[in-house]
Amino acid sequence: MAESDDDGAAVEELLGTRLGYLLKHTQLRLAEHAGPALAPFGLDARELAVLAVLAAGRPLSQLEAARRLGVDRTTMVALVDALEGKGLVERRRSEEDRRRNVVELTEGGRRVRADAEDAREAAEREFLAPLGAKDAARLMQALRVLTRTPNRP
Amino acid sequence: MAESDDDGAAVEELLGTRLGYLLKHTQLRLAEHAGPALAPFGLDARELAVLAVLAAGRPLSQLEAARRLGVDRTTMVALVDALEGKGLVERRRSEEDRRRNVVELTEGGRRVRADAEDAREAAEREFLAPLGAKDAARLMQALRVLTRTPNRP
DNA sequence: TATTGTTATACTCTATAACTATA
DNA sequence: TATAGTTATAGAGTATAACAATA
Repeated sequence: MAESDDDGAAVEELLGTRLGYLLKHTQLRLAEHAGPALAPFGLDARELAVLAVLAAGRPLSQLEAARRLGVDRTTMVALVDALEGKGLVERRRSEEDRRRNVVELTEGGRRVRADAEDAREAAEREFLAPLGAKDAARLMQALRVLTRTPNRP
Repeated sequence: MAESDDDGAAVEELLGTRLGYLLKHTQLRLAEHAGPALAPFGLDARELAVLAVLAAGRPLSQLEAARRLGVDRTTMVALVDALEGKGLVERRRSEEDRRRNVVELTEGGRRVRADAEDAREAAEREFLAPLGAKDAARLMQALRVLTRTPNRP
């Protein structure tokens, strides 16, 4: 994972102008950084995002949670399976609509979510530190704009 | 791929603070945008990046090209297979070191690379347009910093 | 012994199709 | 008929292990 070769400068000039390349490798770097931060909690970033969505407001069905995260329902089945296996969430049949599984955090799930979120935030702050606070905030805002602009389904 | 559900605002507030989520979904959006732009050339973004690296300087072996792109050599085998199948590159045994395959662009490969790069640049410019020129430049620079900072192998 | 290319293999992430139970 | 959850399956993308040719 790097141009440990010879003329890395020319390569950076070449690839550093490609948005796709930069996004991909920034993501890889972040994963290297945040992964170890979350490992003590037995979670990865996607699972934590599920916990965060479930903890946010009213109880959600699997499908609602999937839509919020932008994954499809078959992916959510596996995510909830994993989280339930760890004792962090519980499924129960909705009584208003018995097709739906309402997914709720357990006591332990609430605790793990809170602690893991702290760890994630710290890891992201550390990862963004080379930018300085102002540029880091600008980066986040720019990404928010780009994820909201064109085709909303 | 969206919170077409109900309270999308709360979700955006929640997920819009997660760098990993923003990077991932920005990348997905970019792919939706750039994919169609490259399709007429019969390429995807990764293949174009290979062509760009090969066109940049002196002829490279597969391993050198792989290192520059941050993929491993087994991945590069498949990439070169695909590009060679399209007649865009040619392999030849290096005469100084007969273990090496030197990969070079064909005439057609040079033409396709140039045109596809123009299309890619136009697509990225369009994608970044909502930011304005200044913030777009800031975003690119921030990502460059983040991909170069911590652990260089 | 080490390196380059290659193949085979496996693992992750994701999506599609089809089934079930409910509505 | 349509929806929610599930399963099976398949397709990318990537990485590891092992092999042949070469150094």
